[in-house]
Amino acid sequence: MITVQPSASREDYLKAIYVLEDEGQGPVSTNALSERVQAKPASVSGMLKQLAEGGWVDHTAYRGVSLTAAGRGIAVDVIRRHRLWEVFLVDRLGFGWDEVHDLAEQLEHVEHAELMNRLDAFLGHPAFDPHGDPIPRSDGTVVDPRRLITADALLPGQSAVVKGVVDSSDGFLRHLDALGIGLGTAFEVSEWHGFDGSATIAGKGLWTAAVLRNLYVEING
Amino acid sequence: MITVQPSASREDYLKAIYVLEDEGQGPVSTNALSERVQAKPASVSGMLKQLAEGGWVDHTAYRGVSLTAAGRGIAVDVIRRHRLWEVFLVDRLGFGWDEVHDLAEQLEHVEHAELMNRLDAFLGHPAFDPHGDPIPRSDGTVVDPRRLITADALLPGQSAVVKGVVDSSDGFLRHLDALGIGLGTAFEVSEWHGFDGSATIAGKGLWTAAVLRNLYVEING
DNA sequence: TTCATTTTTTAGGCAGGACTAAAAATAAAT
DNA sequence: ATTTATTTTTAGTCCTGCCTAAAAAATGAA
Repeated sequence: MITVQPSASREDYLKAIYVLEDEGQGPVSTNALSERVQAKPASVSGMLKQLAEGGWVDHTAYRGVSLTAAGRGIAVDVIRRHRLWEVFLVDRLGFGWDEVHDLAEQLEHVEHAELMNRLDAFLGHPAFDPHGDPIPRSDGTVVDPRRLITADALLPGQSAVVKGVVDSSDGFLRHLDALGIGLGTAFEVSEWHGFDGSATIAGKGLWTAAVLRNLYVEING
Repeated sequence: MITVQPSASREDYLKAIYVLEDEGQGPVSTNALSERVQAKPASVSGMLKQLAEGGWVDHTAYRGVSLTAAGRGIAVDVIRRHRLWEVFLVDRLGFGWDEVHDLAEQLEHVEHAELMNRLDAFLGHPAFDPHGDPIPRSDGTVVDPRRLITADALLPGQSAVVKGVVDSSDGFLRHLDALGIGLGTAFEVSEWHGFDGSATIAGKGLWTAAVLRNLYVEING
């Protein structure tokens, strides 16, 4: 089989492997991948064979999979496309940050050499997407100079600004909307409640542990 | 087979049938369709069976195919999506009118209920695409109040404005660019040359018959 | 009407990408 | 160490869209 261009489906797999490789360490298991791409492990096995033949991944049977340089390049580009589209959808079309994921999943597979560079310029070369994730540059580098921690690591009296989310599921994002929390929201921890991990936030009431550990923040100063 | 949602491929077929039905009159032949969608007649036959089963077309063997109301609705919507994306690509991203067709072919198949309405609003509810073709409304109506004729029907001394093109192939569009002709170009026919159908255009030199019969214009006044 | 030509359909395949069921390899537990 | 449980892979199907080759229907000419 001579496959020159990864199909949409293959791009999805490469992206998924990239993310999972980033989260955990070491090669990615077939099971984890199957969960991520919403396919049965058997289907994943088949796809991995293709990806290995295409030179996009290294795969040893029963030992997990990892990206080659070529595969990583494609994965990063797919992520770049995804995040640029998200910026467009939220900043220009006025979608909520909880509404754009599925749409961007479709748009990211549109094939065109020049399109993303033009969209990037049109959007003003944004560095981060609507969820606070860094947007890879066209040369494949991913730059994120921020020093982010999760909000559950803040000390009482510290103030911080929300810069991203750990969990970017629709449900969590809508919950944040309901609480009035978004990117750029500044706050100060008044008091921790050790019993359930929640904290009182100055002027904003109580935030639960589940919320706090899913917020990426930058400490003020 | 129970098919609720037309696939990208089926949408392409419905769009092609719509266009061909518009051009010629009466049902569309398998051959004409096969040419249009770049597939063999045998493949078209198979697809027509599917489309008929889905209730999108009426198809009698050897008698050609025509759209049902449902099929026409989808075809018009695909065209709407295609043309709105073209406006975006040309007006906002700065692509040339000869560069956007293939890209719009991909974008038109992105499935999302709200997307096109938002894009439409973002673009200021444009009535025409970069080639001068009318953009269907979201209710499925196609409104074009213009009285367009092709430029080869102008009389000497008449002045007119270019409003569209009959042939929107890349090659013709680039040729128009080279001649300095675009939508909105105003001109006046000085003299016809019966021998080859060309005409002298006041201040703009000679335009050939091939150019003139592929320009839609509105007469001034 | 009959023959030749064109158009369309049927029949049989192939590739991609998913599935289920079953086998094989690894990991865990006794 | 041997059995048990889990993970992963193989084997065999299916569906979608395309293909080619061949058969059948329609059309046009003689």
